[in-house]
Amino acid sequence: MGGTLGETADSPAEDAQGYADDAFGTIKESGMSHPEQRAGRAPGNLPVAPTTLADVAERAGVSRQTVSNAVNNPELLRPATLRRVRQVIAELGYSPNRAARSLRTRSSHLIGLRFTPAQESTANALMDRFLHSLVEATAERGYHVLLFSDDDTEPLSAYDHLLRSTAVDAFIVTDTYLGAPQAAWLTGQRAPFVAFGRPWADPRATHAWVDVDGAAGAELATEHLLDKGHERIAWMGWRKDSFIGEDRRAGWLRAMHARGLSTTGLACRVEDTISSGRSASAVLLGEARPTAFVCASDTLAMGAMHTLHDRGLVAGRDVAVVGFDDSQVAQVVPPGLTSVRQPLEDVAVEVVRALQRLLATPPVAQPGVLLTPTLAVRGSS
Amino acid sequence: MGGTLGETADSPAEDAQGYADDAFGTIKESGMSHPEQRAGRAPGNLPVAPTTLADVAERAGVSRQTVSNAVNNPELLRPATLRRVRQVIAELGYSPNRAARSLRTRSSHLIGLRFTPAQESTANALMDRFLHSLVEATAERGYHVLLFSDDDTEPLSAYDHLLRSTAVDAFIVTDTYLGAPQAAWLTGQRAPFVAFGRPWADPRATHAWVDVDGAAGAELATEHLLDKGHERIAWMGWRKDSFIGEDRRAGWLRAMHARGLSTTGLACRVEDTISSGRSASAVLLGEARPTAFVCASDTLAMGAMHTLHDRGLVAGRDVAVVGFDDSQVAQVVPPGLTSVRQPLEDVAVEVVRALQRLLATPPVAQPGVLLTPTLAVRGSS
DNA sequence: TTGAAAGCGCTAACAC
DNA sequence: GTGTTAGCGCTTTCAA
Repeated sequence: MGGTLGETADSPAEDAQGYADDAFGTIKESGMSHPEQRAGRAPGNLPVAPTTLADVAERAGVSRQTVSNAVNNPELLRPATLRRVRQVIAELGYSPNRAARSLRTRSSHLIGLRFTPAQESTANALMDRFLHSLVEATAERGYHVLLFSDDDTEPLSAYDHLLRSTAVDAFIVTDTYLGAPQAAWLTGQRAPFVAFGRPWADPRATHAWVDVDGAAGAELATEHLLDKGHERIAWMGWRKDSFIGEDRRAGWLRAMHARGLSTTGLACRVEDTISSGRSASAVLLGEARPTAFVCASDTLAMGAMHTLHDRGLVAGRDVAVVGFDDSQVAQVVPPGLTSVRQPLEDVAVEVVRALQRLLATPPVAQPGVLLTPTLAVRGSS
Repeated sequence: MGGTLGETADSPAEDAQGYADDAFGTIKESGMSHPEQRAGRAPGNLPVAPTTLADVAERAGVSRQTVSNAVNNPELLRPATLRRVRQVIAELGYSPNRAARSLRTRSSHLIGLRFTPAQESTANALMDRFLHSLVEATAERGYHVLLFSDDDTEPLSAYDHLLRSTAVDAFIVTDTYLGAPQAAWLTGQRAPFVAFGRPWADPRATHAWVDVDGAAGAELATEHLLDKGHERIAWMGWRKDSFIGEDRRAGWLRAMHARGLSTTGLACRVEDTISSGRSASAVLLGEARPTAFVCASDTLAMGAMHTLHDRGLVAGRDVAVVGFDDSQVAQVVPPGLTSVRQPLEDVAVEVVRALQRLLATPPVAQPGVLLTPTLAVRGSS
């Protein structure tokens, strides 16, 4: 903070006054009209009330309309006028009031995203990476991300409120697992949204979506191990009712069968927890004697790492392990966990692109987008 | 999605029409006034235009103001009227338009947070947990979290825009490291904000803040090891210019000195990366021969885990390791990394509480809040 | 090209 | 208690 704070610091009470209703009222009523003041500069050189369109118009000697046009339709202005107006906008630090603009245009430029935390004791932290990319991608188009959580028991009520109060222009939905009602409900409400995840349960769904090819990822992982000389490669996946899990599993199968290798007894389906992965890998190791594991998640892969640790085995040397999601855990655990990496940055970009098309007038119909993951190779293979 | 999607699904193009300007224009111009229609129900039973205050007023046979009061000052209404209005609000699914309300009240009920992603190849994912708690805590008070990132080169311009466009009521600042300009700048702008992190660099700063007592955390970790019988406990921390790092280090020193133990040669200060932690721990192990490590972060602790792995040593059995932050990595790495856990849920609650006081009229001055972390004990100690 | 008028949906202030 | 009036700051007609 370089010591500059002391000079301008005040009590918190005073800090906030500038934005309290009282302060605004006082300013308006005292009928100040001097440009320097009206532009929101108090004697102390601190902004008091944000600059408005009218301030800019007055100072530039044009009508409010012209200022609005300078911002939204600059091509309508004569170059000289545009330059002058822009000059004043810069001088005054004018930025259009979002509430007023939203009210008028019926568009908040806000995108709603239900934010659920990563499970504790799990290796999943996709959201973090995705969210950041999303924030960046939306910012480029002048949108912001609004986070919300479930209000209460009713899982859709938060969406409903946001929609009814026109707080957001659209949603991004990340729950596309079996039985998740969001996509269907939003479709029914005719609310614009883009899903991260295919509409597994209803192939007839026509909403916009972006997803990562899990089968291709697992195939990539399996081929990597095959190329390393492994033949007995086990699969640790999720329960059968998980579409995503079955999709990834199909990739493993495909790669194995392509080399004419048997997969009998080499697969298991368990819950996505460390302990499930730990016990399942122990069982597999005892029975099918695989030399490598491909897992549906880093969490399961870490379960396998636990088993190796228990037995004094070393990942990568004695048994190879490959995970899925390239979590931070995969990146920092010794000796490094090879893992399938989802291109979340690209997903975010595609999601925003889809959003853009959806919110265009008229909206543009669009197919789903399927992206291909990569493999981050580390010490465990 | 339970098969309900097909019945109501339409092309994306039509989905979004309901919220496009064109559609709205058409509706208004056709002068519909029948309550069922005006309330936003198209024949297909799908909302078309959100219900407004006027719709509710008309249907309830009261003035718009009365409806507004029913929502914001229910105690002003006669019970019978209130009941009737509320009934209609429920029937019509009315939710006040946020843009209109913001424009009028000069309050968006949005809290801005600059969202930076966790570093790759680092064990830090505090943000994820904190953010979720924050979303929940703000929701309880009717606020939402708006995420943004740096526009470009100028680190403050994003704050500036949001402020000038009155897009947010306040900010939450998480960068309080040495030289971070946010807090000082916001104070200068008289913008309401609460910091997660003490104003280390300027003790005279009077803004609201919430922080976790890092020294107490390190002390807790060190005492835990001392209780286990360790005496040669090494410290791996950050560079000296990190206030947070020095604070945590002080906790280690305090605990060691309290037992009359020497700390000479037992500490190092390095960058917060796996490889730094790895090499530093290797050096310490060779020279000072510690039996345990207390680290300023899980990242450094994982560096130590790498060193143990390299030497065929087992964490917890041969050498104890304790990290800081209780990241997912600490939770899933075998055999489990003991780590200091920050009470982020409580931090979020306190931050929102501070925000509330800040945005009250008049704002309430408040001191900083310092919370105490806990220790999550696992296999590594 | 620029300007004037209207109104988005809501709430503060004041009348009744 | 309830209704009336006005206006938050902006953009969208439409006229000049």
